[in-house]
Amino acid sequence: MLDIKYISEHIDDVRRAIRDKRVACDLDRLLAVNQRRKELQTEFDKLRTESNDLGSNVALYRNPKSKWYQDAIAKGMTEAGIKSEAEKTQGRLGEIKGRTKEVEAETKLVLEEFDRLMLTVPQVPSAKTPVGPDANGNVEVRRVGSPRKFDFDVKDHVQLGESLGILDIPRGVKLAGTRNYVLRGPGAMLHYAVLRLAVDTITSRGFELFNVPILVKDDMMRGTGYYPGGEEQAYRCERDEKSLVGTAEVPLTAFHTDEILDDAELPKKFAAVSTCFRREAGAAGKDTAGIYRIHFFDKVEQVVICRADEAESERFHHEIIANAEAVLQALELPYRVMAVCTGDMGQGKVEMYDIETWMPSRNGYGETHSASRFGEFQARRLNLKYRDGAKKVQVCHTLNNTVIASPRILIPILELNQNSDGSVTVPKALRPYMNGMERITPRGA
RNA sequence: GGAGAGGUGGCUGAGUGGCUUAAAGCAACGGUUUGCUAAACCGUCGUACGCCCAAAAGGUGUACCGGGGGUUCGAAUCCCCCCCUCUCCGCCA
Repeated sequence: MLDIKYISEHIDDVRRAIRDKRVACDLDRLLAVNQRRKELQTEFDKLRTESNDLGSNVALYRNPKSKWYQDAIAKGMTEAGIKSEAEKTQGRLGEIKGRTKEVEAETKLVLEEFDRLMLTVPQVPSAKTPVGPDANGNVEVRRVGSPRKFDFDVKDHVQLGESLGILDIPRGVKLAGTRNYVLRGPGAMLHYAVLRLAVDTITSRGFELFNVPILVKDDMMRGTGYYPGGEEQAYRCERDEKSLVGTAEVPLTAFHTDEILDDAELPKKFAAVSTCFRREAGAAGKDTAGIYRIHFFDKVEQVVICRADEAESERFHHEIIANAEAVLQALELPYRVMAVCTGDMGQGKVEMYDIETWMPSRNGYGETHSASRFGEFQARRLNLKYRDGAKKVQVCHTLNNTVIASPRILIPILELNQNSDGSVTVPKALRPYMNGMERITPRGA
């Protein structure tokens, strides 16, 4: 969410953002509603000022012991005169009350519409962001490592997982329906090894580790920008007005909601590992094979809450991307970094980079990380602020990025480390987390 | 889930219909004093929105005492609904 004052003063920028991001936002209506909102407040304030003034007089008229009353009598006013003055005042107060109720009723409607429209205004993309219609407009920034060339017939992760007895998709479906799976034995160990490597990496880089609620109030989904709009993608528990999060970004970013932080305690660097739930509504038929697009997974997420400073925010953006790359490099996986274009980046984002890791079964790069810079979009919705050096209250900036998400990352790990005999070599970086296991071989073999 | 007690500023805590402009204290910040620290004293000390000002500084108005309704000329205060916290009981990893 942007500041309404900023919006009114940067109409062209906002209009361009609406166009480039292809979001539905009636800016003209918002500006008109805002104008009406101001008029109503001005009238309401005037009514209340008069009402407050006259109201305190009534107390005096009615209290013969008050100084005002005795002064009035001394000046020659009669009790009857004061009484009639009191009645006159109450008559005026009745008129004010009637009009105030009308103004309040309209204000309620206007504010509802104002709030609803404000939630649709997109953040203005950074100058570095490529303009484009959809994922096809994303631009490759750099490429690290190169895809492995095989001299035998490669298996995909589903074949490998089944033959090694570490991934059981049919039973996952039996338990929980499509897009579910079961990891077992060395498969589950590999999954937790990846998460632990990621946790160790991110905490060694100065991020504080959290364990957070993953069923959160809808307010937090709104505050982080997932609602309105993303309700269909989340498992929502209607009777409790709570939702299962699709990422720990939500509770981490919202951790300080409704707080004013001290300048000195920023930046906040948070990380958490959590299970993530996604309905994948509207994705029917897309990425149905294997464990690429699934209803639940575990993810280590990193979040930064920093000052309202563009340069500082950019610096942290680079930092959280570097953190993710460090994990991929430790896992010896080839990847590329993509600058996400305006049409693919989402309403709230100022700048966004995806990291895509090479996946032999897709014969291409698949998205494994997403690093977003939100400016004040989330912080303003969350009422997340800080007091700057001059003691002025400012809205924070927020950013986040994946550290690692598994089992999606197991796709390249399994496929790229497979051997001609069907076994999979465990990446060196993961062995300490797998009781020293160097190779996953078929069950019983 | 049942019963009871509560929710007031960063914190503690007064406040049962109108001199409340939310007391007082603590913490914090600025200053005076001081060889330094401490203490003492003085001052400042909420958020949001509107308006004034070219802007900043500042000024001014309104709202806000868990949330939402109601009574009243007037509500932190009275009434209703909801939420949350604490204590006890029940259930439970």
